[in-house]
Amino acid sequence: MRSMMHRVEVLKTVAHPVRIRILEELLKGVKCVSDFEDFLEISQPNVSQHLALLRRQGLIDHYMDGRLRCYFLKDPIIPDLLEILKKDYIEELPAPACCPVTKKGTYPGTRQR
Amino acid sequence: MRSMMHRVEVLKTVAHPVRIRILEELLKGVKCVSDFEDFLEISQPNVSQHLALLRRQGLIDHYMDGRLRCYFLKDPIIPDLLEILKKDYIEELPAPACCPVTKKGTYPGTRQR
DNA sequence: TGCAAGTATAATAATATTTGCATATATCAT
DNA sequence: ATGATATATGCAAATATTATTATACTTGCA
Repeated sequence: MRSMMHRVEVLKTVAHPVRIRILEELLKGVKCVSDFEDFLEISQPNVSQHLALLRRQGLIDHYMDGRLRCYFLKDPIIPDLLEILKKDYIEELPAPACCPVTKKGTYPGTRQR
Repeated sequence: MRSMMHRVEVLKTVAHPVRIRILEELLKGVKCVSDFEDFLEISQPNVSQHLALLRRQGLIDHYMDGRLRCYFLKDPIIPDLLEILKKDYIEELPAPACCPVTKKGTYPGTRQR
């Protein structure tokens, strides 16, 4: 099992709009840096910086193809993570009927807020 | 579907060791602030701040029970998210066999790095 | 009414993240 | 070797996050 620190790092690394879009593209297949430049509206150095971060965290990897660097997904959590981020949840979780843990409270009463 | 901004916010909000532990506890059932103080080794104001952030993002909610505030999970993405964070992935994703997207490269050759 | 328990909020200081820019490196074609 | 293409790296400025401290709010009870 991933350590708590590792879990936090994975989430923090994915938690950026550019990096989510990069990962979503990689889910479709291999891409090189200039591919990303085409649809992300940021500079090439910035693309490289995001890719470097994703690579340092072990989420992606690459191989060289001539002067291109071909990036691909590596960590298997990514497809699962992207899937639930896209999933449509219709209902909120059901509110609890009572307060089983409370030590001194008087619930159930009328729920407020 | 959640907007990109919303997805990023959810991930950023969960991406903290204290907040992950809070959410994992809430998965088991309702808890009040002093419950969290008992097993998280941080100050009460700090617990409240993390709870306030989770609440602002709509991930949790609470009701009042006397002077206690009973917190519970609200956003249905949370159980799914916590589950895949705990999941054990044994293998890395398979490296791509070729480089279908590359425009000018000469791959396949010997993969490097 | 007054006090204590439970919890929230605000201000601050320390730290981390993000971006833009300049520059560096590597490979290929000539 | 030279120049062009593809990509990476280093650094500083702007911004965001975090824990801490002090203080305020709310409820129940004497």
